[in-house]
Amino acid sequence: MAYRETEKMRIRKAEARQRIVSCAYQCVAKSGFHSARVTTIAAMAGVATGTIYRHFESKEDLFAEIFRLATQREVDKVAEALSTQGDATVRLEAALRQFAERALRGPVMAWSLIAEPVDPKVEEERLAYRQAYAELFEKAISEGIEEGCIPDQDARQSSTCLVGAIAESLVGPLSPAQTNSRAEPRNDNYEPLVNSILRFCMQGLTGTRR
Amino acid sequence: MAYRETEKMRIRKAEARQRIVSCAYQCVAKSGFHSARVTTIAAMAGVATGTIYRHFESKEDLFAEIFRLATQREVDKVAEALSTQGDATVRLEAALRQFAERALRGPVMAWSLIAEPVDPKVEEERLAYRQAYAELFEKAISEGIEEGCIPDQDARQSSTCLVGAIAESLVGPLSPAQTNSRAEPRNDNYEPLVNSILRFCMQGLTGTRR
DNA sequence: TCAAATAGTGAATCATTATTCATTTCTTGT
DNA sequence: ACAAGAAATGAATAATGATTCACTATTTGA
Repeated sequence: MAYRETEKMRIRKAEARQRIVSCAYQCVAKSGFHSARVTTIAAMAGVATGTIYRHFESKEDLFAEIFRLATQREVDKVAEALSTQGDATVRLEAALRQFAERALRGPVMAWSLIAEPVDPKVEEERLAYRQAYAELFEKAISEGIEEGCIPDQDARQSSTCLVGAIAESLVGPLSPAQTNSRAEPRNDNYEPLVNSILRFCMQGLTGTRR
Repeated sequence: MAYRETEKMRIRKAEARQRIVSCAYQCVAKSGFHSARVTTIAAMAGVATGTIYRHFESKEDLFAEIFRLATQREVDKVAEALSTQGDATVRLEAALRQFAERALRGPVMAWSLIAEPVDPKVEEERLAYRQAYAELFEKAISEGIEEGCIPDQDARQSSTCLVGAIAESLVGPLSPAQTNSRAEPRNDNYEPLVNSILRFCMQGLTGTRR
């Protein structure tokens, strides 16, 4: 004699939640966390503003989830590249290339993940994200040191330098100002830029001229 | 038969302006542009809120000036280090050390200058700032290439990697979260960190193991 | 001391957004 | 078809902070 949550409703709610997440993701990918508005996301997802708050405690919570999601994708790709065949330098180079190319293809999101200032809860996710990268690269560098293809060094510190060198190389030329004033289809040739960055990174790592 | 701006007044106004600039600078150095409030700055400077607007068109304009000021200091120091004796690698290393050490001593301001998102007018200043660095380092690298102590490469791109590697190395460990939870007197020993970063950078540049 | 002109003031205004909550609409089992 | 819940709504609220502007105070030269 009353309403009882049924499978159908569970699914419908899950779909709404998914739609909200997806639209929030798009908003962030388009112009960063700072300019993503709750009302805009709601409109995009075809729900009322208040509905967002039935699925998430707050904007921060929603954004933390978006961040986690975006992050996971990137980290997975890098981990994948790192787990292929070859010695550590080869695998590291492949991973760095993956990292750089993906960031170049989605510069706004890349910037948001790397450098945009965010609320505490989101910043917490970022810490985990940096950690994840640092650990992945650090592990590969350490393996390289053991293998002997990379000279002894502070693996964690070098890992940080790698991320920094790449990030700066992307954040600069692909900052909003640069990105906006560009033709629609993003089919630039990234090869030279990426190669140039990678040479610097690999030399920094190995101390050997490429 | 009327008020006419006199030397005395000119000086007094200049002093007030100077006080505003100085307090704004302190606020930004303490917690970044984003959390620097016009009202706080006014209170600190001992003037009314409205007075700020007799000296500056807007908050953006004030901040642009602060940015320019802070930037000039840094660029000058680096330029100074680059203009000493020695071959290009020696001079570059000295300049990078200067850059890193100064940033480590003022991590919040360094972060604001390098990575904090800011309003358009301030962002414009940042462009000039990046440009100034890029040009300084690029020039030194090009000289090194001519001298023969640095192998041929895209000098501008390498310059970007240098800035990125250093910046990331600092932004991470010295982000607000890290910085806040530290004992008062900032007399840490930066040597190992800086040396580690510099090795990576110089190797990236020269492709030669240090 | 006076009048003209400028400088300084800070409470009020305006703009922007996240969040709430009273109300409406939908679901469910009988 | 009904009543009990649950979900959805979105206009109203609240909080924040830059900016304004009507007013007061100060300075100046006569």
